[in-house]
Amino acid sequence: MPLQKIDRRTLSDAVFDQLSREIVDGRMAPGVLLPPERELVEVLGVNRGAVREALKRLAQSGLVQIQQGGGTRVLDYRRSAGLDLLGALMVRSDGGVDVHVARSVMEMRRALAPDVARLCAQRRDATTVARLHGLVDAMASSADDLAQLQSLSLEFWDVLVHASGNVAYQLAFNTLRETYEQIRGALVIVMGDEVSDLQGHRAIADAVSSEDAPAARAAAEALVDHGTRRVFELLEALAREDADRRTKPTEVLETADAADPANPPNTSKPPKGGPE
Amino acid sequence: MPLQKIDRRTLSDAVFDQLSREIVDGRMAPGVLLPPERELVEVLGVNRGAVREALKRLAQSGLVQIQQGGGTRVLDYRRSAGLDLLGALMVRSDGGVDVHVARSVMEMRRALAPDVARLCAQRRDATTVARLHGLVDAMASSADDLAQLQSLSLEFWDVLVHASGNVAYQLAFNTLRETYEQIRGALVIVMGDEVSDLQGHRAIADAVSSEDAPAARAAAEALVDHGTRRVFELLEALAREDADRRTKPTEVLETADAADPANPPNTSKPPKGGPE
DNA sequence: TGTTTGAATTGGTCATACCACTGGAAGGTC
DNA sequence: GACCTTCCAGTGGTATGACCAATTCAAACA
Repeated sequence: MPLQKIDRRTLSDAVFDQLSREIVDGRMAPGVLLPPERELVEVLGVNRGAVREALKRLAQSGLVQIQQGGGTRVLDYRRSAGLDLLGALMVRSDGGVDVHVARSVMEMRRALAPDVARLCAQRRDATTVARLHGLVDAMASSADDLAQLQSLSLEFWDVLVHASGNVAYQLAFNTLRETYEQIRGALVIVMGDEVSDLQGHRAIADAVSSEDAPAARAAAEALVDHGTRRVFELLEALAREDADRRTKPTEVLETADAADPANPPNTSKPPKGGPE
Repeated sequence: MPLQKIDRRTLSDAVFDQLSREIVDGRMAPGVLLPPERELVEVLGVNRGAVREALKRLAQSGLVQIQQGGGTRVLDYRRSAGLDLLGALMVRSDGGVDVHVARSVMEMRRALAPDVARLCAQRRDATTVARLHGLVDAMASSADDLAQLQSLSLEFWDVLVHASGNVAYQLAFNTLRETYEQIRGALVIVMGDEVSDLQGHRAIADAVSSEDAPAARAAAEALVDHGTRRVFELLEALAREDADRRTKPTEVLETADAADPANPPNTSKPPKGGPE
């Protein structure tokens, strides 16, 4: 048994996670004052520096508002938080997936993907075309391996997004990918049809290659719409299930770590060191 | 002369701003190590706590990766940062507007707006319809006042987004609005046609009212596309100008504070206390 | 040549003290 | 009583010094 790597979080990270969860779950309603820093120090059993680092991050996330002398007040994250909070909202405190958030992410993906492909076709360059075709070829030779296809498809979109020349799309893609990664293990089956749709991917690559923006847009719309509908069906089934037995949380969908402990060697990029 | 309000930033905010600007502007390339905390303390002349709070925020933004014992390394923000960074990218170090970023934001707005209206029409409720029509009426009675129309149009979209039931759209809207606010003064003229397009707004409200999702989508597309094209024209002109005289920065577009010092009493919401 | 070891470096944690701002209570003024 | 001023307890902001823990890499070693 390969000894699992110890997950070392800093204290301020732990404080941040705990407080943000309290706020996001609504146990600390918007408008109320957080306990003073010195009280949090006592309750949590950590030093004030760790508390302050966490509070600063909460303020940056739009979850609280800090005012010297006035205390730290909880905000309504729906009106003050940015897209980066999505990852925290996706996973519920019980470890399950928030179907409402998941559906929102899929809707956003469907709205953006066609425009990403369109812009990429407009502003494409030689290396991008080569990389896209290379990825499609790689997908062709790794059929059956859904996890591998999922990674390749993700990389396919990564190339598209970064060749679109739209920095907002690039950043939003990073956020969405981070959110998506949390449940990729659970989605690998549902998204199977989309990630193994070789023709769909090739159609986009070809359209980009021939600088045909409308065709790229249409191809992307078709590809993404397919998987989106499948996920919608699953989510609706889960929502019904959830409504039936209110007592127990959703069990079908689990966090990536739980559902897919053996992390496949997919991300060829350096250790994702973003929001730690 | 009305004494200007003193802008009181905390030290860690100042450190964060300075370091993030260094990274975003490329003066600290991805992969290089930041100076050690104790060295930053000396160079910047602040205490270590302030430096650490700033570094933690940089890590949360996806600009750096902190490793105990290993130092703090600069990341490629295009691949690791989330959408929340957009606000920092919009304003250049010389105070001007980054036309590339501005164009990206407008493209994203155009891609999302139709789907927001569509979903809102699908999931609308009585109060939303009433508020939308109320806002359209308010716009009708405050014609000529562009700044007022701009605020009302922004609120119009705020209602649409929060009635769409899509939490990703809500958060993305918060991010985009924050980015947009930085240059709203500069855009009030260019967006004039769109924000005073009463029929366009009313068409969306009516479509939402009658639960006609396709119509809402089409109406939103028409409304947003108009203003988007106008901004594109302006941005392209600015880009050409910029290319001509490389020596001097863009002067036409200025930060909101500079171009519109008298902040109109528009935002009826509580003090925006997000990222402070 | 490859391995081990250990000291220097760097981030993480802790405790304490004091400064700066806010909000409300106490007291005074009309 | 209503309004205003003053003052202080509470809260966040800043500063300092010390020590712990992980990493790195060069020196010592097999």
